[in-house]
Amino acid sequence: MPVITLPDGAERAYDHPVSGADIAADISKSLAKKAIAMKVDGELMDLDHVVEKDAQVALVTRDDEEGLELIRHDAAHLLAQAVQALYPDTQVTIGPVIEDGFFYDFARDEPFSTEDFEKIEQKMKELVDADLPTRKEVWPRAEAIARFEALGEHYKAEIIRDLPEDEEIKVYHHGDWYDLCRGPHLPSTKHIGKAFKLMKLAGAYWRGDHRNAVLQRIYGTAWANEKQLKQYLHRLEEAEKRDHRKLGKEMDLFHLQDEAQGSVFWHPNGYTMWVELEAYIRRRLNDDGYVEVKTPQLIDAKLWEKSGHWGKYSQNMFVVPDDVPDTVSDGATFDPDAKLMALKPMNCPAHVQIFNQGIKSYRDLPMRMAEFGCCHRNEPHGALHGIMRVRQFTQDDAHIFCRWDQIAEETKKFCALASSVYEDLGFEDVRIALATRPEMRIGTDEEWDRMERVLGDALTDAGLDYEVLEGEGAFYAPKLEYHLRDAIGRSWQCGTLQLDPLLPERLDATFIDEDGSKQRPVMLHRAILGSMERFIGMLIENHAGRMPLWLSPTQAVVTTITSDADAYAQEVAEALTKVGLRAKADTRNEKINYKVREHSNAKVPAILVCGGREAEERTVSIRRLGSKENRTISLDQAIDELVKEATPPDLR
RNA sequence: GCUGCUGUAGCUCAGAGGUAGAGCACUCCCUUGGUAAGGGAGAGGUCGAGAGUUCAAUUCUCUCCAGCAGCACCA
Repeated sequence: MPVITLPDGAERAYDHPVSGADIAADISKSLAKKAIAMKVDGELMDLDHVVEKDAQVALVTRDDEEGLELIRHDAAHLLAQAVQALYPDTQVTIGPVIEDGFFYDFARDEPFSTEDFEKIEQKMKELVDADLPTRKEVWPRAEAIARFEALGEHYKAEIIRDLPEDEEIKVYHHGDWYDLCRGPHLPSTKHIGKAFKLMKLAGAYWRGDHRNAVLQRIYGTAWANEKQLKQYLHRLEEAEKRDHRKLGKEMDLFHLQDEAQGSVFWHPNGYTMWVELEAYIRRRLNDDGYVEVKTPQLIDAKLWEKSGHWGKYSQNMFVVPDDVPDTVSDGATFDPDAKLMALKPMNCPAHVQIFNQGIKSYRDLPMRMAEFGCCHRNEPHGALHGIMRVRQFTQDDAHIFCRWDQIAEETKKFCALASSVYEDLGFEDVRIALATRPEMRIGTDEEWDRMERVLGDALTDAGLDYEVLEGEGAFYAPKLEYHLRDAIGRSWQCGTLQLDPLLPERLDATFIDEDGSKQRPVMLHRAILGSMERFIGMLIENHAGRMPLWLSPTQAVVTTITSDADAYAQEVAEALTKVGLRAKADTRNEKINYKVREHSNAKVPAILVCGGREAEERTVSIRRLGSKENRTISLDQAIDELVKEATPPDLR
């Protein structure tokens, strides 16, 4: 005889087993209508699940966060059902809930087209209107496999075969159609509602493995109501407006072209941002005890062989024969025996070379060696993305050579610096991950325990939350990853800290310890911005192009109302330039409206308008980007204000 | 690299089997206007590259290249 405890603490005793629907009906009519599932002792269940023992029960409605997930999950099933109704030759596979929606992967010989979406959505809506009830069955394993195989659903059969032996094989029926699923599901298709939309079509490998068949993935979004759906679509539109590729063009920051695919042409505006950012991070590194170096771009393949990169990554390196090519014919031919050089894909082996010059003492450690290192990696073509993922990039790279007992301290120091930099640069949504031992690895479990613990503890000591990415570490050591989000919600790795005992070993780095013995240092590979290119992309998107004054390519434009004030405007612009501000005078024969609009669109943070009055009084009318107001203040005051704001955050 | 889509003026895009159009930007002229587009004129394109079908291709077909979305990859 179950006693049901509700979330508010109220208890209801029943003299018979009760379903969620019964409990809801018991509480109120409206709840009976709204409830779509329930939680029993914290576990999500179908609403018709029967509770036989005492339990904590919470009813889930479509307005709950969990309710929304269930809607999306059901929408995925609905999509599969609609697709199979329209295209019977299609096999279903998996269809999980993802952020803001869901997808479903289908196997079908003929490709889908986004033009099919309308038809599929129509069918989905018909199925919602049909209000097909949900019914769960548990099938014996062998029977389930046989039945799905008989239907030609080989992927489903494979999924069942791979389920753990003790797992119940649950099959959910929505009317005549059914699908293997762990559930729970809404009571009927009506509850899904119609606030969904199919979004995009893409190929995806079965089980995420590129050696497997490519399935056709349909992405959709689903919400509790139309209003939420509209808001979401609007959010996407807004996000598009802050896309760094679009803003890069509009603000004349950089461009990309076919002849240098994956490498950035930085225009004066964009490079100004680069220079400011680089200067900033250089100061931060200096203050934290780093020394800066510069190492070669082209390095003999022999060194890459020694470091181990050649064996693992030569496919992704740009290799150049050290030979004068024969260009008599159209192409260029090289001596097949020519020595091979490679454009460096990373800086670490070169840094070890510097470390290895002379004899190092324990007194030299920790040695923090930084380089704005320009690296080349031959990335897969499909991976390239604006300036976020490129083939030539510059890292704010550094390697810390230290003793094992210094790792914790150095990691803590790094975490503090990274947090401070992200804060200075205006990033709030920073996720930290600890990537732990992968399946293929070297070293003993004890060593991995120790390394993972050192990094985890350093984060905890620094008061930082982090998630664990199981098995995502490098094959020789775990690493920390700092992920920032772009405008469309995509996550990019920027900062990283990686423990590396292997490379010093391979390249024979040593130091003389206190007791006079020769020891191996350990290396910490670390970056905060990651790649300058990617980070500037993130900055652009994070600020929607409205950069803080210190990073703005043009900080102020001085513009005139009539040509009478031209001379004064020139004088103002010169005064601003003289104190180090990036200012321009705009004395074109255009109306003030036109000029204000143009400079606002170009995202110039400050427009200083000068007319006859200002010239006479030696004032400026200052208008800040994003504000419709303007203030008339003295030139001195304006300069003062702008200079203060243009000071980089670390120098304030 | 894989799947699907796209490629027309500097930018955003329209168009059609008979060798191209708009708006903005650009150049020149008029306009001296107080805070988000004043008016007029002009210039600008081998329609991504190559091959094929056709009397005729930028339009149809194929191959390649690049971009976009996702997947895989990311030392």
